Amino acid sequence: MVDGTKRQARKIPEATVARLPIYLRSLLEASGDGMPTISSERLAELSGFNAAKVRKDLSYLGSYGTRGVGYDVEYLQFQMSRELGLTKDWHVVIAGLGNLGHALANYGGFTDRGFPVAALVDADPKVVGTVINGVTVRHIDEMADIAGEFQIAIGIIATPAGAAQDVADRMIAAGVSSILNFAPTIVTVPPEVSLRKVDLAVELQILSFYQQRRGGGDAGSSSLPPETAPAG
Amino acid sequence: MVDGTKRQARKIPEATVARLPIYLRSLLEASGDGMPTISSERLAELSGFNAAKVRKDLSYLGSYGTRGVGYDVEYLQFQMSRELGLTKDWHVVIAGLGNLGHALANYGGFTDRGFPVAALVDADPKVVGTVINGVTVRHIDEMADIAGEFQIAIGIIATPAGAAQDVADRMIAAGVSSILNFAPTIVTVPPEVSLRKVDLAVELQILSFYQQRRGGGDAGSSSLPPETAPAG
DNA sequence: CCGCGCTTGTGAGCACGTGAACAAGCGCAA
DNA sequence: TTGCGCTTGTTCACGTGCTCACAAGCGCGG
Repeated sequence: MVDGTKRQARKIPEATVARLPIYLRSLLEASGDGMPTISSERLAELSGFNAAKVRKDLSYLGSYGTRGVGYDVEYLQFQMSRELGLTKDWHVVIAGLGNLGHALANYGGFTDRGFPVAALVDADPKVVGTVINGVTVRHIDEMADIAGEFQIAIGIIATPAGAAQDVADRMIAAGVSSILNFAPTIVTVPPEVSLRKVDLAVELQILSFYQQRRGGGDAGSSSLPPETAPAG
Repeated sequence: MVDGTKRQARKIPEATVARLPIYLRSLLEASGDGMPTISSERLAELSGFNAAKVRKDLSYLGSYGTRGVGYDVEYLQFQMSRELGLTKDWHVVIAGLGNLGHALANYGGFTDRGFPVAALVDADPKVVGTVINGVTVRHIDEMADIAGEFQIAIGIIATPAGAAQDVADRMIAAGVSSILNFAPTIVTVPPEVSLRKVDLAVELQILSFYQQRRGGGDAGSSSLPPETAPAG
């Protein structure tokens, strides 16, 4: 335990972890405006939460604020990046280059935020060999080589539902240990692998639920909606 | 509190609502296999949750199961669709036809699941007038007309961050009351409007957090990960 | 008709996340 | 140095969601 900085296994609540990237985004915005420090209240405005929640969340990272003043924007930004593991780039591989995969491969937002798309794979021979955004699509059978070659730890699945589980298995076999799944199906992974899922149609269906509750029946009140969706 | 019809003010927890579409998807799969009934345990397998949670969630919809037997797949499917407001199609408008918007417009998954893309809007004159997937892109200034014309209640924002709030305001002014935001920024809406957000880079950053915790520091254990992400 | 096995529906306890409130602590001015 | 205003960090109470466990209830076979 002798170690310069107080290494502590502060376990940060999952809900807080999900908000950290939003705070970071807000801090970038604030630093762009040249503000040296920021209060929890201001940060709450920028990030869309409330001040109490902001303070509590930030306290999990450590006591990086100064009472009476606020948080040093630059320093907090650094600490947060470090905590999120964003001090280095994470190379990602995208599997499946249909509509969605193609768009993701061209999406500049990933590279900008530290997740350069290092490789693309697909099973369709007609797609393999094409170049998208400067990256050549390779066959999914080469997954193991690719993952090793580019040190890839994060994989994105943008295949049709039927192929998703197989692709996930190949990724995991190749050493990928974090997966973001866009396919509208359940993918099972071993416990040491992180999995998050985004289903676009599901989001619409959730909106539909509240939309219907409002329109149908009484025009009174009750049955309020989402906003601050869990995994926004 | 005297109230004639048993007002089904069954208030379904938000967490449950977010799972209903997943159950529905699983039911479609099960009915495709020709099973007449399904147990909570089997449905749990298909949907990736546990049986107790499934039963509790379904109980919010009503007592649609038969003890000793299970749930009638077809009937449950119907009830769930009804509850989610999926007995009719919801026309949606997509604003912003860059990479992501373009992909979403071409994505068949929306129409398949009852959300046909009725209109597309953009602010760029070079994009306005082009046809994507059979739909002509119109200028965002026409939003009010478009929303009325197609009875649009749900809008999707796929613009750059800077334009998102303005687009949201225009949508709301045009009568849209549910919004799905893909732009990486905070959008503020009045309380009677539903808003959900999906930020692709944020998802990767969350994965990065757990990925780093595993790789960095001690190779012991602790600091477990996501899976069953709140808004999957 | 009766008993048995199976599965639902639900109540109770617990963990987690949220919101409000307030003392502690810092900077600054006098 | 002292006092004052401002903002953090934390504590406490509450609400929501989750898990467990089990009685209630249905169908079926004898």
